[in-house]
Amino acid sequence: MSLAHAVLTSLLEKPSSGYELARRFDRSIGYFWRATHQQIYRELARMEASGWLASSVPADAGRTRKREYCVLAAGRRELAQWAAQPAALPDLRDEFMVKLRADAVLAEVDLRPELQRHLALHREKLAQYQAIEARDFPTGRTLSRHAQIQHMILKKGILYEQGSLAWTQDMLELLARLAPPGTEREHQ
Amino acid sequence: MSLAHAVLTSLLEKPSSGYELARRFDRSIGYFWRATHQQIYRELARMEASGWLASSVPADAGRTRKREYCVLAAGRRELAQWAAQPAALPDLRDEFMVKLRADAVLAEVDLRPELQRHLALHREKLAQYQAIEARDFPTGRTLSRHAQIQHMILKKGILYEQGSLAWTQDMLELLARLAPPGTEREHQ
DNA sequence: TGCTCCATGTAACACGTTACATGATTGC
DNA sequence: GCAATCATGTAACGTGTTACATGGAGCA
Repeated sequence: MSLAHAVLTSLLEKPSSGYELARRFDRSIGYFWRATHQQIYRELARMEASGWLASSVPADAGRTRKREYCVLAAGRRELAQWAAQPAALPDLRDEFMVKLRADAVLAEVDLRPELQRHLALHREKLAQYQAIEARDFPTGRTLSRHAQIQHMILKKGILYEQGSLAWTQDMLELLARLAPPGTEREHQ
Repeated sequence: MSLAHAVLTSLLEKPSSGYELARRFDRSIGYFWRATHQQIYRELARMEASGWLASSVPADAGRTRKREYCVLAAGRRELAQWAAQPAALPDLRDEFMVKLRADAVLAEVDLRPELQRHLALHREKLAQYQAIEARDFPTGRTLSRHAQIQHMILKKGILYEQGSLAWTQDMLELLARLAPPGTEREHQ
């Protein structure tokens, strides 16, 4: 149950509304744990029922339904307890690898356009990550413990994108060698 | 719905029983798409109902309930159609990154033993992948189109493990600097 | 007035996980 | 005879996805 704990972490950094959380998930934590707003609202309700969170109507709520969540001591204990448990290595569920394998047996789909698209997406993501790195973790300055750890998390993302980029280029070259332009053989 | 298509691919390579499929998933395709036997049986039943597969009692069934599945033309069409659709980039759902981030705010858990454990696991996986590489994709020999694509899929796994290994070592070094032995501060 | 964004939710469904159950075959 | 492995399944539950619904606030 990682989502709950990701939310706890995010709320410890800054008490927020569900909506704000959902948007923050699209950045920081979202690189490694994505969640829709529906998931987050469901989780917040559960966690409040478990006594991990308290909610209040914030000053800027006006007449809206906005609620702000704050981590209670029990939530903090739960998070520490969970963080100390061993974690399984993540499995790489990559849909495209399944498609590649399908193409390996079928030999009737041209996956090069898709690889080109992925190349662009990886480049974009990498540029985004590196922009965040330059902005939040400047070289030469001494960073806090918190910042140094966050930096390493970002670096993991950067490393993955760099690897994916290189691999995608190699894969494109291989497909170009296997089916050079003009040798198209749709439907075998 | 990738599982169904992963199963189709695997069955095209070799008609099999659900049990055999489940075990093959722990190797080849399993690097990028893991599935339990329950998932596979459920999927096989659905796919047979959809007319994508035909099942028969194999010669070596004896008195057992063993059934062998074979892809029908409709299944093959479905797979080709699906493979041609654009695929979203996978999201890296890495539970340990959430734990790291939790530790960044809490500063009361020592994640070094867990990192050491991950280090060993990554090394083990990498060694496994490289053993498969040496066995199935010998250098110097000309490989078939099918084999070359399969090799690239394996290489993606190898690349990921190498990156993870390097990152885990860096992370360990950082934590050693932040909390050198003897400076333990459990519960802040 | 109508558009976009903020903000929260319900409902249904797809997918994945865990626990449990059953029975045949193989090898000691 | 017993254990391990082969082989298939049911049931319950947890998590993730998609579609839809509601209403306030700010702005042109």
